[in-house]
Parts: sequence; C-alpha cells; structure tokens
Amino acid sequence: MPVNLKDVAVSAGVSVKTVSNVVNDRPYVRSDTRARVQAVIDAMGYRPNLPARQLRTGRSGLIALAVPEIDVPYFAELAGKIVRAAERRGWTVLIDMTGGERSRERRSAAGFPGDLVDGTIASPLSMTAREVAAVSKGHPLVLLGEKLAHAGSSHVGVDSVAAAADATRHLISLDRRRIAAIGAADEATGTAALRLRGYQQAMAEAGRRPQSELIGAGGLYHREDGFRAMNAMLDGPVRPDAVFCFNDLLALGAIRALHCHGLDVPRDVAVVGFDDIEDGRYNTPSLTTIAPDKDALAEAAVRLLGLRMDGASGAGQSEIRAPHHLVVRESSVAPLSPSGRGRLAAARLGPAGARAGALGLDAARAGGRAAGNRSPGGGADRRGGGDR
Amino acid sequence: MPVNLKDVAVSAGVSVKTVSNVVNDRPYVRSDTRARVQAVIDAMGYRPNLPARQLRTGRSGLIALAVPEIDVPYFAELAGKIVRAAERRGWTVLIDMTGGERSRERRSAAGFPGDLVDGTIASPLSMTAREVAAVSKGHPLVLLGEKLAHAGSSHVGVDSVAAAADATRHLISLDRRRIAAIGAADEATGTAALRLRGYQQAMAEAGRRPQSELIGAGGLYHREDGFRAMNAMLDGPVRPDAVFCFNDLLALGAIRALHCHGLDVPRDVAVVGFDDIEDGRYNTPSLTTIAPDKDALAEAAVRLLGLRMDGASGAGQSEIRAPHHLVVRESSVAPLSPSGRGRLAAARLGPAGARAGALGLDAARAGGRAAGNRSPGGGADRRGGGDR
DNA sequence: CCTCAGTCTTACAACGTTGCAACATCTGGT
DNA sequence: ACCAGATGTTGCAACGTTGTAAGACTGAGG
Repeated sequence: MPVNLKDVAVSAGVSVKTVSNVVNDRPYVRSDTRARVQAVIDAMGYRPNLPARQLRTGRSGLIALAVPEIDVPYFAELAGKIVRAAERRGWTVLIDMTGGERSRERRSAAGFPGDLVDGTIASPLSMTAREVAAVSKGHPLVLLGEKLAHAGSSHVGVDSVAAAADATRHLISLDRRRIAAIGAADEATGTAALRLRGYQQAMAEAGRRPQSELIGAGGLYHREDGFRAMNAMLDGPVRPDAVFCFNDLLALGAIRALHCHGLDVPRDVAVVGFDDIEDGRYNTPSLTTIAPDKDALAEAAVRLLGLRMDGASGAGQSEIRAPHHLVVRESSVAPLSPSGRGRLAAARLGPAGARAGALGLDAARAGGRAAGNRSPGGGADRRGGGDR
Repeated sequence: MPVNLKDVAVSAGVSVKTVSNVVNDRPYVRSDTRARVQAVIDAMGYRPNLPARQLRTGRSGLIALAVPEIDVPYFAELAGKIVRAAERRGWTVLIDMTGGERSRERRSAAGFPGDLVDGTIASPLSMTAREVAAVSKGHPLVLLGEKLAHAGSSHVGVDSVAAAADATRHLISLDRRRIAAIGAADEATGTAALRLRGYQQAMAEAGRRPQSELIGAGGLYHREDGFRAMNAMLDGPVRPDAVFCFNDLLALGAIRALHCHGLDVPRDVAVVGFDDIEDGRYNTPSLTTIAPDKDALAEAAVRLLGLRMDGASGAGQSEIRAPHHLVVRESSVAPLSPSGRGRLAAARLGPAGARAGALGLDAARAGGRAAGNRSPGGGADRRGGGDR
C-alpha cells in the first residue's frame, strides 16, 4: 500500500536516486525532469519513509520534551510554547510524560529508545546531576527549571531565589506581619530549596525572623497539597496574614482552604503564587503571582538545543536566565473600596493584573483600568486554539 | 559511539542474529548463551536502534495523540490518562499539538511523516469526515470527541446530547426561570451543535421555550470566551438566572464575569459547566459540571486503537460511549445556610462534589460530608506526579 | 571528429535490524 | 549405529533511504 521511491521511479521512468533528489530539492536535476517526477509523486501520493531516512542519515527531525506531568497547567502552557517555537525551526516535538520517574527521565534524556529523537528538552525531577552528565554526552540535552549543580549541561530557567525574594518583599511592603511560605521540601536542592532561600533572604533583609510554624510542605505541588498545607497551618498556633506559595496550584488550593475557614483573601490573608498560569487570572480572587517569561523560556530552550545539536556535543555548559516579574492581582491587594461591600466591591473592580514592580502600589490603578475595559486577566498574553 | 548488534555479537562470540534473539526474548536460546550475551549487552550499553527496527518490522511501538491544544486542561487531563493507558500496553505516546489546523491534523491522522507511528488517536477540529475516511484506510485511527457522521472510523466519546440535557434538567429542577446557554457555534454539527440540541431538548421537555437572547457564542471555548459571552448577555435585555456552559473553561470565565457584575453565584445565577476539569473543583464557588468518565474514555480509545492495529484495517466502524454524570457543587446549589452569611457560609461548607443523579437534592448532604473531612474536590479521582 | 568540461542521471553500497531457511547439535528410541 | 525430532545457532536477504562515485549525455572548442 505505501508508495516508495522505487514505485515512483518506475512510474516516472527515472532512477530511484533522481526521485530522491527531487524529494530533497537537490541541484543537478533538469527542470523538466523535476516537474515530471514531482507530478508522479503527487499523483501516487508518495510520502517519504521517516525510519528509513533516519536510518540512513541519522536525523529524524524530532525532538523530545520530557515533563513530569502534562496535566499540570504550568507544564502544559510551557509545552505549548515550546512546540510552537520548535515548529518555527522545522522540528516536530514529541512530548513525553515521565511522571517524575527516574527511568523514564533517563530514557527521554538519552534520546528515547535508540536515538529516536535528535535532541531532548527535559525538566527532570529525580535525575541526578551525575546521570544527566553521563547521558548528555552523546545526546543533545537542554534542562528546564532549576540548574543541577555542575551537570555540565545547557540549562534554561528563571532565577528562583530572586523571584521568590520579590514575591516575599511584595508581601512585606503590604505591611503583613506573619508571612508564611508553602512549598518547602526535604531536599537541600531544587526548586523548593531555592524558593525557600529567596523567601528567607527577603525576610532577613527586612529584619523579620521566619517562624518554622509558618513554613508548610509542598508535596507534589498540586492544588490538593496547597489545600492541605494551608488547613494544617490554620489549625496551628500561629495564624498567618500572608502566604507565599511556591507555585500557583499550591496558591489556588490555599485560597480555597482559606475560604473554607471563612477567611477573606486578601483582607485577612494575602496570597502570592508562582508561575502565572491562566487559572490564576480567572480565579476569584485573581492571583498575585511571579510570572516567568514563558515565551522567553521556550524560545531559549529551543535555541540552545539547536546549538547543541549543530555544534560539537561538547558545547560546554551554558545557562540562560529568563526574566520574571511580579503580577499584582486581587489576592494580595484589596482594591480601594470607598466604603463597605468589601468582597463584592473587589470583585466588581475586575481582576487587576498590572505589571507592577516589586511594589504593589500600582495595583489599585490597574484595577480601575481593568474595570473600565473589562479585561479579566490583565498583564499576560493570549493564545489561539480551541477546545474539542 | 553507539553500540550495535554486530559489536555485541563480535564481543560475545556469537552471531548477530543470536544477539537479536536475546534482545527480543525469543525462545531457542540456551540459557547460558543468553546469560553471556546479556552480560555483554549490559557491559557495552547496547540499546536497539528504533528506526532500523521499525524499517524492518514496520512497527515503532509509538502511537500519536493529536489534540488541538495541550494547554487546555481538558485535553491535558485526558492526554495524561491516555499516556498511562497506552503505557500499560507497552506503547509510547507521542503528543502532537495541531492547533486545530487541518494540515497538521491530517499529518497526525495519517501517521506523521512516513508512518512514524503505528496508530493515532485524534481529536479533530477541522478535519472533515471525508478526509478522515480517506486517511483512515491505511492507518489505524481512533477519533475522540463527537462522532463525525459516517466517517467509517472508530470513535470514542460521551453522549453530548444526553449530557447537555442532564445539565439543563438540573437547572430546571432548581426552578430557574431564565436558563441561558453559552457555547453555541455556527456549525450545524460537532460539539457545540450537539450540546445545544441537548439543552433545547430538555427545555422543550419541560415546556420551556428557549430565548435567542439567552444563547451565547462559545468562540474557542476558553475562559476568555466565556467571560465575554457572559458580559454581552448581561448587557442584553434579558438577565438569565442560570447558565449552562458547554465546557468548564467557558463556565469559569462566565463566573468571573458574573462576579464583576456584582452578581452572586449561585444565588443570582446558577452555573453549570461540562468536562469536570480540576480547576472547577477548586474554584470559588466550585463548579457544578458534567463529568465525563475520562478514565473510561482514555482506556476505550487505547483499546479500540489496539483492535484497529491488530485486525485488518477495515475493522469497520465501531463506537464507544463513555458514561458521564452530573457533579453538583456550589455554583448551582446554595448550601443550606441556616441563617445569613450567604456566601461565606457556602464557602465554609467546602466544595460539595457528590455524585448526584440528575437532581440536585443530594448536594446539600454531600456538602455536609465534605465539610467534615475537608475534601475540596469530591467525586473525582486523584493522580500522582509532581510539578518541576 | 575528438576532447573536455559541465550538467544531469544512474548503480551500488551502506545504515541496523529481523524473518527465513538452512545448518549444527543434542536427546532418546529403534 | 542410525534416525527422527527437538533444540540452538547461523548466514543471507531485505526493509526504504541517501552518499559516493562512476557513467551518460550535452555543447563548445580544438
């Protein structure tokens, strides 16, 4: 059933190689021959056999994107952007869901079973630096997220420490006294550790001493974990009046828990997240968050991978820091309500989503503007596509 | 650098074919030979070359999943489940994001460039039945979502008409008088049309005449579209007291718009969605929705694809309807608040998420239970994995 | 008419794997 | 001792493609 070069060649009365040359747009094919062959190709519906081509050339035109969970919004959004960026370079992206399992991460990082892909962009959860280093010689690899110390590989991410400090400073600037953090983990390295460090730095800087009762675990960084951690904290001895959650899902879970306790966000407790996923923009209250420049992350990852694939594999260690900024919305700054009606007035204002510096002062203005043009999200990009 | 069968064979002092037999777990290899060869394989780090294997056998062990947008929660959740279901059968899933573009959908459906994948599960947006039919002979294909009339292909989905009718009946049972629908589209077929039909059927059944002012467009089915449609409707002549949105994102956008108008959900306007994405479970108010059995959908899609791949490709048209049920939460049923504090009392109850029939009556009970054990979601499954 | 360069086309051999059929070696029954 | 069958092992060819080098046409210059 499938048509191959030979079939076309016979039918067009030329050699197999000439057809191949036409398909690959090689020079030294007379234009009338080219036209004739092309006509036959179209007529017979010939399509090149990728495995055979790859066997011969060693290149597949595919790259892998390995993420722990595709159904986590942050990864889903990033994946979408990476697919689009890769497409601009003519590559097809094969998305692999590793579930954070080491063996699957290794498989992806090493280029899938048998060098199926030409390169890999991975966001490793459980791979060690040693494994990454071992695997990455011989296969182009770009790491997404936190840098693994001295893995000798390319790496793209935001400055988690600085970003976490920005988030914390924002809460400090709002005169919150008991600022909690949710998302801590046991490891001494990785996302959790870095964001915790940023939080602690900002606190120290302001002369605040973090209380251990106000540091909650992050679990798997899902909504559920934020919900649980917040509940646990509210049952504890110290009630926080602000929470910095290490990602947006945790924050959304935490907000839900606060509601269940009858607490108002942001009046009783201000909440800040991290990632700027779309859910946060439409939540009520909309979520103040650290917005990594995901477009920049995606573009950089793909570009870096391209370099790795072209140059000698020993292109050395390179690192790109994508910018981030604080987006202030309703969950941290109560809009200026001239009188009563707290929550509803806030809601009516529409989700404020201005690009404010580290200070939350612009938020009220931005809120007013949002109310005017009825934009729910604010401050962030839109995207095409559809559902079903 | 890469080790191949021949290298192993030479090193182990056997023929290439014997090594191949060991790798593929074939019988008729003496156990000591097997052990020796295996040792060499491990020592040399041999890994089979997939393209070559595929060239020879015609099978890659890969299947494609083609969805319009991976960053839409419904697809992301479904993709996760499909990946896990395929894994149980030893297949690797290549996720392709088509953006709803016809050419990319065709490419995926036809098995990617050159039969890279053994089969495809696709959720087509713009492919016509004719194209599907043309492509699907010669390549195993399972369609996800609404059935394309007479495309002669396998198909897996929920009964959209019945489900939409269930949702609408729920609103009718709550004694809502002006029930709106958001998510309509111009096409006479597809998801939008079927859900609209279900809505209309349920209305007619109850002796209600739908008003055209209460039918809103769905656009791309994103939050933004729901936000806009709801705003437009609220600016119109008839203010609805209930809205059935054709997916959850529309519903979340609509709820946000209602808040911005100072309207209370569910007191002033009850809202029902469709898809049961996780966001809806943690939203405030949590979202009443139609929950398709996504596990069943994923499992059925993979199983059906397996049949298509094994049997003759002309396995004929088969169709699987996955079950669905209504999940009643806060956005449609105000919890029994003994006195005042409407919203807050509702929030304190925790998101009710009981599996109720078509009637909303069980919801209050369920809410009480949820408050007890502090489960925010309710009624739905949990999942492993992590963020970063 | 021959040569030579330039342009176009072709045959052949690989890429790494596995199906096939042939061969080799054992075991146990006559 | 011989054979039949079961059990292991092997060489060859093929999957569809492209790089290489060699071949076959052109037309211009000798």
